[in-house]
Amino acid sequence: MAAKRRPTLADVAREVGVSAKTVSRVLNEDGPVSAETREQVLAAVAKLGFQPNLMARNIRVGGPDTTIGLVIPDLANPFFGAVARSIEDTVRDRGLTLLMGSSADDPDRERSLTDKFLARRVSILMVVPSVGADHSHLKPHRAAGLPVVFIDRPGAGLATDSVVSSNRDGSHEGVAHLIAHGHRRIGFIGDLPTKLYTRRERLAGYRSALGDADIPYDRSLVASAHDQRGAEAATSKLLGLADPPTALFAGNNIMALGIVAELARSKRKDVAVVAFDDVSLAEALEPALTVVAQDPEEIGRTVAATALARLDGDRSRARTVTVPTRLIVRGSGEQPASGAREA
Amino acid sequence: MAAKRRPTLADVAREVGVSAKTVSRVLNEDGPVSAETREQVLAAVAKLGFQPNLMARNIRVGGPDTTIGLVIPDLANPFFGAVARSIEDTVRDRGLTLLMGSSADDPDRERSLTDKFLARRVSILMVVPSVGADHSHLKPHRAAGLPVVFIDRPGAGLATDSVVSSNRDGSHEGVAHLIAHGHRRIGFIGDLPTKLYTRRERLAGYRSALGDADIPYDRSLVASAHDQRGAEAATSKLLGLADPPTALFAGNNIMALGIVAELARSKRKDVAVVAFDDVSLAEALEPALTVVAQDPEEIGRTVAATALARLDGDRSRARTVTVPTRLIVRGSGEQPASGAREA
DNA sequence: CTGAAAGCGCTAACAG
DNA sequence: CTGTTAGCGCTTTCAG
Repeated sequence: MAAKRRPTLADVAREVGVSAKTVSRVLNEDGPVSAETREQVLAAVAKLGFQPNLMARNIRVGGPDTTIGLVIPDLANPFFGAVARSIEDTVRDRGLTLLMGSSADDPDRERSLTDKFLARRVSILMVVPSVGADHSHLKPHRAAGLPVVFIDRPGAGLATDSVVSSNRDGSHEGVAHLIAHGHRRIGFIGDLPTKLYTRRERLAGYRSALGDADIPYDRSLVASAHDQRGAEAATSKLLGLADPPTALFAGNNIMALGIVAELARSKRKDVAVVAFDDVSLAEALEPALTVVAQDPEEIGRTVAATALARLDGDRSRARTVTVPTRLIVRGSGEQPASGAREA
Repeated sequence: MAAKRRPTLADVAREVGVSAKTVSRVLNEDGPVSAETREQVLAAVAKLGFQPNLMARNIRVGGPDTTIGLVIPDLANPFFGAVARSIEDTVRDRGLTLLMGSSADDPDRERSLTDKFLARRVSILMVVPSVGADHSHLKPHRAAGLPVVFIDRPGAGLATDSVVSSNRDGSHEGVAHLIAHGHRRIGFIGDLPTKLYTRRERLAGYRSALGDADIPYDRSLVASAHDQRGAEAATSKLLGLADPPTALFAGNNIMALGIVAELARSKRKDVAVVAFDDVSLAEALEPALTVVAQDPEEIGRTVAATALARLDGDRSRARTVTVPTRLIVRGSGEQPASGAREA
């Protein structure tokens, strides 16, 4: 019942009647060891169920640990889940392990996570930066060789690599699609806070598409929400306007869920919709949901590849990689622009 | 450009002109320290940007590390993402950090992950066990006090806590719902491998519901798939049968996506559907998707609470907690059971 | 091919 | 209130 001490190198050495260093040699395929000793050591390791203490090893070796610190806003958001999986797939064969945490887009939680990760001497730090977070405290670490990569948004106060989607162009393309189908009153529902990089970029794309078509920007057509419920309310609010939109553009996947759910609930098939970021079942909706698809797998791969290159000594200038989005036309952007038929 | 050595306790001590232990005392609020020394130390810490090396600390203190090892099949699966988030939310205030990895349901990858986690002396191990994985190697660790909790499925070769959904009852309820609406030929599309615990349990619930209604079990109505595409193919296969099903039961969220997508593609509104596990946009489909909803948040909370209780010394017998599912009727289970109208 | 000693960064256990 | 010594589990360094 008292927690038994886990066996150590010394225990194994004692068992075989050899020195700790010899055991270490066998385990790390370091210096030369006679075949016989080797077998005995391996047998003892198996018998005692010995597992080397990685932390002790790391302490002594001194280098960074074989872990990667990854901070994302929400482990349950499918977009970030897909990015995380892609990162893991890319770093797996390097033997790196993921230390993960969700920040809930709160700078304090983000900081607390990155501090913990740094205290564990992660070999790489990957962060989806929260609005309001300052990253200048990472400067010395970057300078000391720690690869830091920002995901989905650029970070503040630190010049380092980042990987983002083509938010502005993608959004522009999506809104232009609506315009091409005759819509002139197009609502935008974005997430919060409004200072969020992706929100701002996507709104900029929305505005530039309107501008290209000489459609005046109408602030009253822009709404915001924190979550799906909020997006539903925002949808309902926009459609209740005196001069309501005939089309809606969703600023991200969660906003898309809210818009689609609310339109379904109120049986409004006459409202065109385009969403930024793909969602599952988009093709099964009626009409099927047209989206500006992001490429989370490619984002994850790029993040991981960039970080690994840095780890391998790449000292080139910090760069921002933009991963292209792709308009997937499925029908929902082509609803008649004839306005609401009936409430 | 040469990676500067990170400052250590000794560096801080030297800077202030005090001993290492004193610095340690300040940082850990250990013994008493004069206010003055305290300020000086804190200043030096800030100046040097010192961050204590958690691994070194842990080595010395000897106890388990403040990390939790979590193995799930796929970081990108929303169900497991939700479970992971809930776990994290529950353990956060205990200062525990998540070490995560996806096994892809491969026993070897699972083993490699758990071995890594053990080598890092995680304080808790949480695993969604893969089919074919044996966990007897964890026995000594469990015996030595390491809490091990299986998630979503029981593990093999180790008596320990597990948290699962009420698969059999939930599935029974979902199928009974279809039967109540007149369906007698009900297809089952489950995931692979067929030996998967959740698959078996849900199939058992399906069979028992059929049995209760004196509907004979027809093997040809049971299909399997690995992923959404496969589920689409399986759907199409079942509907192409000479005597096709009038209703389909999805064995999990991914199968549900495939079934719904295929029915939408082939414009088959006459097929009733009930899915095990909720999916986003379920209520926006036409008809809205009736599901047997799991409760990933509650699963995560229970997993975390169980593990923490063990960590706090709970030595009671290993238990299996079943988290109830809930039938959410939205309409898709009530399609007319009049058979296929037309191919 | 193998071992002894020293030390990674930190804290426990005693001193003072 | 503070410092010293020892040692966590491992590897480096240097001798055998």
